[in-house]
Amino acid sequence: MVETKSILIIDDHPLFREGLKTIIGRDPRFKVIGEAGTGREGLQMLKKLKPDLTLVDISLPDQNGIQLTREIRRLFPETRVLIVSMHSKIDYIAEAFQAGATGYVVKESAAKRLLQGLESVANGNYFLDSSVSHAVVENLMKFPLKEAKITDADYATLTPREQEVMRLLAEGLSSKEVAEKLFISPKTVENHRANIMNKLDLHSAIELIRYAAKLGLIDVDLWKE
Amino acid sequence: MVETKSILIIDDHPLFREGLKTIIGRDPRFKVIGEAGTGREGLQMLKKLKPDLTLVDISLPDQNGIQLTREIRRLFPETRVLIVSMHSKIDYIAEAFQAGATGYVVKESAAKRLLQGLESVANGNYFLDSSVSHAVVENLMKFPLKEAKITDADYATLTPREQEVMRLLAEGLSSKEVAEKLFISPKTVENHRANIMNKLDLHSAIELIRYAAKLGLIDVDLWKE
DNA sequence: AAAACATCCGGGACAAAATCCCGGCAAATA
DNA sequence: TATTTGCCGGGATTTTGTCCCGGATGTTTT
Repeated sequence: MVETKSILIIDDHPLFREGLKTIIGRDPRFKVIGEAGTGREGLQMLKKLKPDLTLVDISLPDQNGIQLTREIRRLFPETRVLIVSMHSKIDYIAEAFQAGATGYVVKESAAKRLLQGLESVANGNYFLDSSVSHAVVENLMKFPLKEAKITDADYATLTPREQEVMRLLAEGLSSKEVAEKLFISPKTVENHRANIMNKLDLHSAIELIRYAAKLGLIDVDLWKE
Repeated sequence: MVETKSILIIDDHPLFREGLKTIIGRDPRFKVIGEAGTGREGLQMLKKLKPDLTLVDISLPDQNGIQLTREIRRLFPETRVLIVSMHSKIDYIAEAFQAGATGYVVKESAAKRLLQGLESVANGNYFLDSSVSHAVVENLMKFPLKEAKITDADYATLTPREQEVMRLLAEGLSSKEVAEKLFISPKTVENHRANIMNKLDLHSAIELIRYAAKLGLIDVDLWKE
């Protein structure tokens, strides 16, 4: 039996909403019954419309899409959430699923992928856009929805502290800046960094950044904007 | 006399392109005759299609939308460019018009505004989305196309040699490696780098990389694979 | 309980590099 | 010819990174 699923769109870009509506409108299995430009507005419409699915943009003007997802799941557990995001950074993905999202689609994706996602989510399956890097997906699979740790074989040999330092270094902070942030001596940071680079067989600052980018530790796409 | 204007869309988000097509398709004055997901692809289609108008997303995977605009204006001066952007920061707007754009619309805008923009641009008028703040507009008027310069304008002040050095540095080469590659002393490279960072107002190695990434000088996407 | 281990912290000595300032040379320009 | 601009590189100083070391703490093993 085929039932058309009702959908609410929460995204602050009207032009983008239009695109989503058009694509979804072509598929008879789904029907957009409402749209909202802010989180607050979205919650109001959820209360009124009780859609089967909700499409949530991860970046909204009044609140974080992740936060909103959490709230939606709490207030309207019968509604499934599919996150639409600009980013494929592992943090976001992990957080999204932790917050209770059932699907995650990147905005760069094609229309077909969005519909696949909607279908999966409508059926209660988890969906993760295949355009996100393999490394990210593998990691998510290894630690399903719990601790979305990065699990590169070598990266795993880093101690928690080292991972923390590496994250900050990869963001572009200098040793001194990291030291100030963690309230430790620059010397200590430098030692951590030396250990990190030794364990991961890296030999320059930029290699470290590339490594972090590959793991999804940082989102280089943000640089381009 | 009413003539339908042909339009090419260059945006890397298929979902968003779909929205633009839908909205434009509703208006008989315009017709979308092609779409591209990257700058390079866009230029190829421009050559083939010779559209009256080109819609350019400011953030593209392979190069900066501003840069692309500049190129379009140079190669196809008869085509008018309307920038579509996520941002309403003054920097981008100023740059866009400097680069030769005839219009600037923010993605947050409604469909109606986009069509207004297209109409203005089609008639050769400049169009600036009224949703951008007054302060921004005022500033633009105060410093018309001069002091509001940023990225590319600054990059252009680099001498050929400096640009060459910058490219190599951005790829992650150390001063010494660059020196070996160019058969000059490491000292010279360091001096070049100092000049570069001074001219571009950069203060660390990673800022230089980010800058290069933004300009499309290097391709950070390669790191993710 | 004692020993072994891992983690985090940071110092000392040294090497590497960045930074600031300097001037020379060649080509283009006024 | 005189001036400017780009390119090159040295010298002195400061900053940063590298390598090796040991102490403090907490956990695991024996």
